Amino acid sequence: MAVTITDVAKAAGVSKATVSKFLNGTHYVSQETKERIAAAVSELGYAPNRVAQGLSLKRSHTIGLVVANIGNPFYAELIRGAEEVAAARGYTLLLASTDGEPRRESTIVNAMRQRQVDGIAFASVRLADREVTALAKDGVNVVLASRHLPDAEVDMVLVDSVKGAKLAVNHLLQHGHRSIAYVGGPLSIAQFQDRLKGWKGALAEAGIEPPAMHELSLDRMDVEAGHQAGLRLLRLENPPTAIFAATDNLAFGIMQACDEMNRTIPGELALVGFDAVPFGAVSLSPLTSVDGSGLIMGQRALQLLIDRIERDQRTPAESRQVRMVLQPTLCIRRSCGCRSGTEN
Amino acid sequence: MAVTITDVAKAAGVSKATVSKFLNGTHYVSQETKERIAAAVSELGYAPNRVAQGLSLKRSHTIGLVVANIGNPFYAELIRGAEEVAAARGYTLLLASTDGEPRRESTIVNAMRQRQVDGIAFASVRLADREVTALAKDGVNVVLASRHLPDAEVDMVLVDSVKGAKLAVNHLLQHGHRSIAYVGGPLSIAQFQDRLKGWKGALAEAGIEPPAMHELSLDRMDVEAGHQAGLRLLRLENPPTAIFAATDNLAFGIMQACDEMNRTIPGELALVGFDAVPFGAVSLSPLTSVDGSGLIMGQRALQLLIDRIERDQRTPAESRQVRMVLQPTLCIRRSCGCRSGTEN
DNA sequence: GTGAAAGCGCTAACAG
DNA sequence: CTGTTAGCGCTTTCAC
Repeated sequence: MAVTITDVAKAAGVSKATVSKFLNGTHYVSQETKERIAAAVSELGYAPNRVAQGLSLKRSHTIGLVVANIGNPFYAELIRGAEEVAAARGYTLLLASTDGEPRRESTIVNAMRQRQVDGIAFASVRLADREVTALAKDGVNVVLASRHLPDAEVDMVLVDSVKGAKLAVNHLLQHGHRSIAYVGGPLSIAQFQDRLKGWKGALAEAGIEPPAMHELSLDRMDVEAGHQAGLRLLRLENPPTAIFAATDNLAFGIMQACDEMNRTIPGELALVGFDAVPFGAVSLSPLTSVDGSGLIMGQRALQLLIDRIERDQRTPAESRQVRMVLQPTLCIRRSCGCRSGTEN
Repeated sequence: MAVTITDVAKAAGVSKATVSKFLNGTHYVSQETKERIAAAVSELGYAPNRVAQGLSLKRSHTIGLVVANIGNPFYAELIRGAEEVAAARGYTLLLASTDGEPRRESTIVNAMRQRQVDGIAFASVRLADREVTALAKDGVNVVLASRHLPDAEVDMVLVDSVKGAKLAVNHLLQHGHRSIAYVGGPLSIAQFQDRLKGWKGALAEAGIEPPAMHELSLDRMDVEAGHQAGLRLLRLENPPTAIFAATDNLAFGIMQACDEMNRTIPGELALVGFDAVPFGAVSLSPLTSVDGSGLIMGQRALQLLIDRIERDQRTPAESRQVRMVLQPTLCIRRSCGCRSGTEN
């Protein structure tokens, strides 16, 4: 079939070992044989079989990336960032999506381990902190991207959710709103606890105590969930004048609800999201959003992971895990009530 | 490290060969040893090393998926569909994006072949028909998803672009528009040739000959490209009253342009896209679009590919390539001028 | 029915 | 500097 190292060795009149040494620059090889091998390689169009290499090296140059749902633009951005640095550093991505199901998650992890990935980046984890820690202790290089597992002893890169939420709510406060609702995802996810906390905190600082009906923690985070939540809120006797959505996807659903009920944004309802996915710029009402920079998280996460992988190659030392937290910024468009709508 | 087949063999007091036979059901094994092995397996938590397996079987249970840009929601949908069936059938996806650069594309193909993928699904090809055919002849299982290479001898699944474009334009015609512009991607991509042809054809059938300035084939297909094209069209002395965008992403850019120039959609400009990405439902003006069903293409493409992979296992016969073409439908929302805006 | 041995393609000591 | 040998974990003849 494909040309193997043996073919090259034969063609160059040397042993496989020498070819390998030359290819990997792991030992000195005489100038002359170097040339002969190089010639043979290009003549035959040889490319090493990564699988065989992996078997012997226990290194696959492959990284597993697990996300909740590829259809969510936030994850799309994150994947984009991850793919970018993976490619740049010679790795390729094994992609899998969990649809938020914990069960699929462990299946995926197993599949990936069987394939000897060099590491796994989780952009979605429902696993418990301890399970993730166990994975790491078991020799799997792990990084968490945009998921906060407070007690997991692994690298993670995340955005300061509390601060981000406050940014959003304070902005709304400045617009004069006093009745600001919260719509977020499952509280089992630390991110959402934080965003909820940020919302509550900012309101408290303004001396506002929101009614219970204005706090919605949904168990899904897709557009439809946001849609339903929006309807619910708008149909309240005293509907909020503004909403902070803990996720752009949720915000899009809320827009849909407004549209359906003929409420204008930001006129009759101001809205701020979280994530600043590119699409927000062309959404029903250009969405003001906390920039959670999925792209950057994807990039950073993979850098961290690859660094760790390659470091471990040299010294299998237990290095301290790093926790990188990005500072959120507000990406102001129109849904909050700001005039300009400066794009992006 | 991890537990290997040798460990299991030892624990069960049999040889590796027997364990393998049992695991793969490839030979009869006595009931008794079966049980002993099964016990050992679950006791030790053994899972076969796919890499080793791959080396010996020349089968990786991995499929390469190459897309142009993960950020484009159309590809996101396609990936989603692909991932779904891959997972269901026990394969995992190696994802790579080309950013539309032909060079990256061959790099990627090489990387994937080195990793012994069982097949490659292209959702983006800039490779020439003959190169793709060569790949296939060289033993790589290939499928084209949503990309039409008329002369490539490989499986492909695509949507009827000519018909889709006509659907769009005819709808606009029915709304009374006579001045309908076209905005599409590079003509080097067969899809766009077809969509252009459909546009022209539908107009011709209505006895309309569009001015040259109303036909724009851009060399990129991102939102920004659409934005620029939109501005150009709107600033014309005699701007069109409607636009058919060959891609939703382009349509979103056009919306942005309208927004900027204070033109209402569909009031002052009607718009129909192509792809019907989910996001269109919550875009600036809910987008009427030809349903190109990226999700389904992703699914079908992977089914085709996996079928071929598994068929080839049995009979390495040269089976005829299949060309699956999906029928487009019109997903009517509001940007075309229809009242209702029936969602989805 | 079960095991011994060879091989998939590559790397890694260890000798020369 | 280069070749020999063994081995990564699994499958697969081919005997027993």
